[in-house]
Amino acid sequence: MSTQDGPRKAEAIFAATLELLAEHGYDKLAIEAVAARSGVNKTTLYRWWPSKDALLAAALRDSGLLTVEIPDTGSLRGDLLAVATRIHRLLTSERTAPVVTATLTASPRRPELVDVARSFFADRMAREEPIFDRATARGELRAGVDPVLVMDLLAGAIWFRLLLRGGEAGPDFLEEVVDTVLSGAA
Amino acid sequence: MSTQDGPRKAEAIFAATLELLAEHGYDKLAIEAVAARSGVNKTTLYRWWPSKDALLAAALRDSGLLTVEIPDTGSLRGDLLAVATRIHRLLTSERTAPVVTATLTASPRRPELVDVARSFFADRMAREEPIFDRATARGELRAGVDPVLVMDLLAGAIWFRLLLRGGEAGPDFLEEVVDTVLSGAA
Amino acid sequence: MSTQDGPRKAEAIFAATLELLAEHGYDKLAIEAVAARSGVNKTTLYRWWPSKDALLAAALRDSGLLTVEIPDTGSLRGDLLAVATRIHRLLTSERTAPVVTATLTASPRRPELVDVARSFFADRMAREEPIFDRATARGELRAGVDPVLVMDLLAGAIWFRLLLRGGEAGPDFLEEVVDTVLSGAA
Amino acid sequence: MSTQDGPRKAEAIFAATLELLAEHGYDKLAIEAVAARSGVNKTTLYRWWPSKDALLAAALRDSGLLTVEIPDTGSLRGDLLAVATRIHRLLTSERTAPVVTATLTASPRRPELVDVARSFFADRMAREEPIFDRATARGELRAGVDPVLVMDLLAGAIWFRLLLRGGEAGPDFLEEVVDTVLSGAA
DNA sequence: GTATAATCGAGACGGTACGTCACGTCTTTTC
DNA sequence: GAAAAGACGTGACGTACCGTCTCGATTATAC
Repeated sequence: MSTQDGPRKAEAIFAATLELLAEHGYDKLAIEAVAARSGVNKTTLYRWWPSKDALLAAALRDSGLLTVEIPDTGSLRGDLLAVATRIHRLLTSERTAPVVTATLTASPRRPELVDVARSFFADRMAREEPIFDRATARGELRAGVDPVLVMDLLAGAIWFRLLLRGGEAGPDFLEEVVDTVLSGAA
Repeated sequence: MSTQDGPRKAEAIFAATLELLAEHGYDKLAIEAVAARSGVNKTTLYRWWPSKDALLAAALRDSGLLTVEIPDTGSLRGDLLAVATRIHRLLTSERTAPVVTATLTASPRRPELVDVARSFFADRMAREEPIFDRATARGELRAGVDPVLVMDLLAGAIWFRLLLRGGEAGPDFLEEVVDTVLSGAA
Repeated sequence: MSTQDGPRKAEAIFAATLELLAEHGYDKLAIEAVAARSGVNKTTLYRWWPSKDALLAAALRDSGLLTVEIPDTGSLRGDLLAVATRIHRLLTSERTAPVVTATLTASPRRPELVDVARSFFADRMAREEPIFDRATARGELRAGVDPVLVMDLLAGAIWFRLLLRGGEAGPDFLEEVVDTVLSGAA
Repeated sequence: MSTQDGPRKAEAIFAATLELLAEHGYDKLAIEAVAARSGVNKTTLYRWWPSKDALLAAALRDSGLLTVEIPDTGSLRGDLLAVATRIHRLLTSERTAPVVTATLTASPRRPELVDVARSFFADRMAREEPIFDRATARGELRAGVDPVLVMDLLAGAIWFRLLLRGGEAGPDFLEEVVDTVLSGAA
């Protein structure tokens, strides 16, 4: 093989990208700054990624920050509570929050980032299906309940509360959300 | 009174601001372009608003785009369905969607816009309370149900589905959401 | 009499003008700053003086900084030495140097200031004539010597040395200048 | 060699600079106008010169306008008369006057221009020394006469007469100056 | 081992928009 | 009804990044 699949210092570039994103936010994320911090020439960045968003998308995909772990606690309530907790952590932990909120809420004007978001949520959903399969097998879930709807309610409430309403989402809130969703779906 | 409460061409400025926002999106919204389109000098904008966000916030507050109408259909289900429909419209109508998504999803890095969002949602909530008061009076709502939680689930699911998951949210979806929330709360 | 010959706070304005000139130099002398410092509205300045230069000219004329004292020491050499010393002081003293160098070297592009300079030097010359009249009466001066030429040589050498060549002009230099001029003219 | 020693269109830039200086005078010399006229972007100018004065200094040094030719007529009087004439021409010719007066009389507040003036006059003086060496060899000059003093008197008188006093300096004046200086120095 | 591609670094550039300053004019209020 | 206050259009400032280009220099693979 002759052609690389990315620049030689890809790791340093991705690291610099995410650091700068976390430090200064999305729109102060400057390609020149990424180049400077990662010790790479600006030209190199443009050679490999056509835009800031494409670079950011690559950095995110590479980072594993968006990796989802799916719980298996033995009950639907336990699983959903665990999922809710992880969503909450994703949105509040110092490590992930800046990156996640900066990129996933990027409006439909940024095709590359929208792709990242779409595939992130699609991937999540695919991995969350087993939770509902197991719950159905256990008889914890009414037939005909749409798992996607359940996740929309669950995740939506947490995102909404935290990012739009600007409120808190303590353990009590998470439990209430799960229980309300469950009693509507079980 | 000696001092004005805004520039003389405030209306033209606000209009230009929202137009350009809708046309090019948040980060291509250039103050120079607003000035040019509204027939005002750039310095005048800076005299009155310290930043792009402050200008945008003022334009939004002035526009009435974020005004909320609260339904009173006679039943909780009818009211919630109407609310859900209006949220959906806010997020998809050609007139409001660009503005709303561009500003309300602005990350926590933009204090002025966050303020707009906060007060928008707080105001909404205050106006939505009567829906729940009436429902309680009618016996349609279990005692102890938190209206805010209900709205988080309802609105969150729609936002999540439309903006993050990038999916559709047809009438069926809205009905399902309302019914699931209701059967969990009533 | 109803019409004033200047604004009520003329003194404060002139003072502010000269202070700012001395502090920041000619081209950072801002009318807005003069207005601010003298507690007067910018409009008032424009009402009375059409330009920065006109204001400055008025301030200078009012200040007395350009007043010339003519010595009478009893000998031509003594008088010229005294004149030379005063020119030197005018160009170097902390009080006068900034103002004088800033305004009198203003190039021909500034009509108002050129007027100030012209009348300053014309006035000087008129007052210096008696030195030469007395010298002629004392027989210290050859007939036919042009006093203006003598002053051009004397003053020119000092200006040139100090401002253009950027050199020093100590007492020895002044004496040498006077003596050379004298031996050429006496 | 990899690094350039100036922008690619340096010549056009210098030309535009001096033209605009001559047309509008020092303080209306705008960097944006230089950029526009020379077909270069504003940022390029700022990349190479930190200030208007630095640019102007470079343009002047490059122009050769300040080049001094030293005469050798065979007599001190002839040489000095030639020098005087050239100084006069420098200060009055349509080509050089605007540039020279605008820059060389720039007050001590402009370090970059002061440097130009200093080195211009220092260079002149170095080249004028031979005039006096030859005169001494010919016995036309008293021993111990300081050539710098002579030049201060000569040049000073002309500058003073023309720029400060705002007068004329015809051939007669130049002759008188030279003769007075000479009879004081020879 | 060395040719020969791919990759990179360095430097310069035109360009857009920024946020600021001071100008000089004009309108509006106030005394 | 004159003077002050305030808002404004205008031009230029100096800066930050953008995205592009041209060259040499450096690495690697592949012969």
